[in-house]
Amino acid sequence: MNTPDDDWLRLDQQICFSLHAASRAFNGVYRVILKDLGLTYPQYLVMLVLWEHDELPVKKLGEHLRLDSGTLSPLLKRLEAAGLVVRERSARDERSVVVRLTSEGVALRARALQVPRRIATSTGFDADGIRALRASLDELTTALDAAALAQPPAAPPADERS
Amino acid sequence: MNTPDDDWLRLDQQICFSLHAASRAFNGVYRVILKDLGLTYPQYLVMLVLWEHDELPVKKLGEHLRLDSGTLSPLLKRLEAAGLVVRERSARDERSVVVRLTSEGVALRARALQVPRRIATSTGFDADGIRALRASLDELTTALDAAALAQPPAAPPADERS
DNA sequence: CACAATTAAGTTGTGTGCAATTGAATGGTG
DNA sequence: CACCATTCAATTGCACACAACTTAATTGTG
Repeated sequence: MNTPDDDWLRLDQQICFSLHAASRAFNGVYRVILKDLGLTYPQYLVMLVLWEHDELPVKKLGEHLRLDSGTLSPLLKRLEAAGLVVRERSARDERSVVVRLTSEGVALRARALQVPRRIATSTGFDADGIRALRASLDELTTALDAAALAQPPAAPPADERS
Repeated sequence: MNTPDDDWLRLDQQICFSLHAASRAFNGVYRVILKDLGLTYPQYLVMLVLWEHDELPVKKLGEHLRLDSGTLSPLLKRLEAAGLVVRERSARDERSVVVRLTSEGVALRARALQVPRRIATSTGFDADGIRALRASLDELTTALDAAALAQPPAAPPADERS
C-alpha cells in the first residue's frame, strides 16, 4: 500500500484536523466549566502553576507554560485587574517582574478543585486512557519541537563571515 | 490509590498542558513549513478542503472545519486578497456566499504536495502511530463535544412558560 | 399574500499566540 | 570604569477563535 502524494494530502488533512478539532473541543469544555470561576482556559493554566508555586517571575511562568511575554503580559494584567494576582518588579533584579497570588487568588483554588473531575468525566476516558493519550501527546510535542528547530531552511547557521 | 482533590489539580494540569502544548507545537511546525506557501495553518486547512471540493458555500466550509463565519469571513478575505479564492453570492440563495478556487489557488496545490510528508517526518511517528493518535483524538473530540452540549448548567431547558 | 421564525454572512469586541521591536537593567570584557 | 552583549518585560502588529449582535434573504404558517 504505497501512498502517492495525492493521497497524502487527504491523510494529512485527517491528522491536522483531528488535533485542531480536539484542541478546540477541549477548549470549549473548559470554557463552559471555567465560566463559573471567571477564568479563560489559558488563565486557568496560569493559575494552576501559581497554585503550585505561589509566586514566580514572568520568565519562569513562561517556561512552565511555553508562553512568552507577548502572551503573558496582557493575560497577567487581566488577572491582576480581576484581583487574583499582583505584579511587582523584583528588588534584586529590576528587569524581572514577580507574579504573586493575592488571598483572593489563593481562595479561588478551593472552587477550582471540582474542575478536573468534571473535565475528566467530559473526556469519557478513564485514568489509563488519559495517561496513554498524554504520553502520546508529550512524545509528539517533543518530536515536533525538535523538528521545528531543525526545519528552518531559511535560517542558515549565520556565521561564516559577516 | 484514591485521588484526593488536591492531587487532581496536578494530574489535570498534565493533561491540559499536554494537549495545549502539542497543539501549539504542531502549529509551530506548520508555520515554518507553510511559510514557503504564504499560508497560515488555518488557511492551509481551508485550502485542503477546497482542493477536494473546488467550490463551497461558506457554511459548508465551516461545517467541514468546525469554524463559524466570525472566523472564516476575515480569513477568506485574506485568501481572496492573496488571489487564491474568489467569493461571490450564490444566485439561487442570495444569503449564501460561494468560495471558489482561482487558477492560482488550484496551482498552489502542486506546491503543497510536499507538506504532508514533511509534517509526518516531523512528528517522528510512523503511519500506524499517527493513525492510533488520530483515533484517540477523534474519540476525545466526540466525547468532549457531547459533554459541552450536556454541561451548560446556566442554560436550562428554557421552555416551560415564557 | 403577510408576517414571524429561521438561516447565512458579516461585524464587533475580547482574549489568546507569536514574531519583531523597544526599553530598561544586568553582566561580562577590556 | 566604560562599553557591548545579553536578558527580561512590555508593546506592536497580525491572525485566529468565538460569543453576541446585525443585516439581508428565505421559509413556513395562517
